[in-house]
Amino acid sequence: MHESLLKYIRNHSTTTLTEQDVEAIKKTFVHKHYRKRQYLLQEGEVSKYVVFIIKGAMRQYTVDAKGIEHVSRLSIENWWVGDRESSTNLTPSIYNIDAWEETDVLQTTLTDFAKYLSHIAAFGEMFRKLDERHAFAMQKRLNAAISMTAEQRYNDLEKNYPQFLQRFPQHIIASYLGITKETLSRIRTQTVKK
Amino acid sequence: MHESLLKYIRNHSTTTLTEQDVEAIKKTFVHKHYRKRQYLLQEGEVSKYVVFIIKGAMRQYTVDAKGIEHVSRLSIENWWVGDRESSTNLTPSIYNIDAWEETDVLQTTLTDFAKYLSHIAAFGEMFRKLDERHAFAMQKRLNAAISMTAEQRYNDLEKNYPQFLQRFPQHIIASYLGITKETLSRIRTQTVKK
DNA sequence: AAATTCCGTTGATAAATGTCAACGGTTTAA
DNA sequence: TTAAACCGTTGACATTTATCAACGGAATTT
Repeated sequence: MHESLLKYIRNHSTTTLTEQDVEAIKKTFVHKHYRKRQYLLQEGEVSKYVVFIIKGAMRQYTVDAKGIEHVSRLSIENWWVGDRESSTNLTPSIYNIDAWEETDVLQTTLTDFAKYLSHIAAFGEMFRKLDERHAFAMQKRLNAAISMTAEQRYNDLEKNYPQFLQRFPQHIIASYLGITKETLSRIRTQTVKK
Repeated sequence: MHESLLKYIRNHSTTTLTEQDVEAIKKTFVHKHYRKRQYLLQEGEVSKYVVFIIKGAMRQYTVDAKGIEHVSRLSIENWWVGDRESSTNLTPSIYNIDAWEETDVLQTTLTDFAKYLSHIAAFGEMFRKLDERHAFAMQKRLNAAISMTAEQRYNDLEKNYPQFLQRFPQHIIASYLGITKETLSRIRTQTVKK
């Protein structure tokens, strides 16, 4: 059950996990199943868990004044989910996170998470790197959103995260790109013709 | 000369700076002046310095295939500048950073910076927090870019970073918002009328 | 002091994207 | 197994934003 998580940690740090580390992680990260459309987090709640996806797919989104959903993040196997800002500052989240497919995760509470972050060397190292990479990725996505056309952004996504296109329906992808499903549909059919 | 930096560090960490810390910082962060339009970093270079602005204003931008500049970040007094991704991975930067005004900074090399990050407690703590906050800010800006109209984004900027509007001309602000200077001009004149 | 560049604005028009409505084909749920 | 909801596509049209060109005033350089 914990194999994919352990493998992931080993892949993302230089420090070796001790046997105690492994035991501690197994005890603390508990398996949980989320049904399709089940919430992991709802707007207004504080994000209290740190969650690693073993199998499945989830999406993070906001709902605007008109009731329109804006997808801000998509996550599949071997990704972490949760609102780090809410967790860090213990403030209500502005996001909703729910399962798009039947999803299996390993999750732990914030308090246990904090313990590991300082006690297990590999853990701290890993999360610092992930945070860093996440910040870089955000910067890139922001540049894309500001300087590229919808079509260029779609091509970028196709190139960099082809998995997403297979796992999520087009209207979700469109929202993630910041365009309507109709516009995405037109971009796709025109691209095919070329 | 180093007062604003020391004050900044004290404000952004819980750990107290020892006298040795202060001495070390003073020795390592050297003063440098950048003239208007002088580059701090050019596309293709590796970002080799960690820079704190004492007085002045800088901008970070990319240049696209058509030669159009896209401003990705604006920085004034008491902000850090530099491309963290390039510094961290030692890869060529895709950004240009230059001084918009006559600018005074305190800067240190990457190697000295790395030393401080591990040796001075307050320093490590501070940068972890800054990185975190930066990631959160990016996430927000990204959401804004994807889900809001140009006018809403401008109003947001006006509310959250009014300093920018006074320090940078409109065509820079427009680029930062991902719109043309003409569109920004129209947004502004229409808003005034309301 | 004159010349030049920079800056913000405006108008006319084009291009990109959104909105609304309708349709058939799936998939999902009763 | 029937009804309902979901999904992608398409058409007509509206809205937003970009593009190109021109202008006058301010700031900067010569």
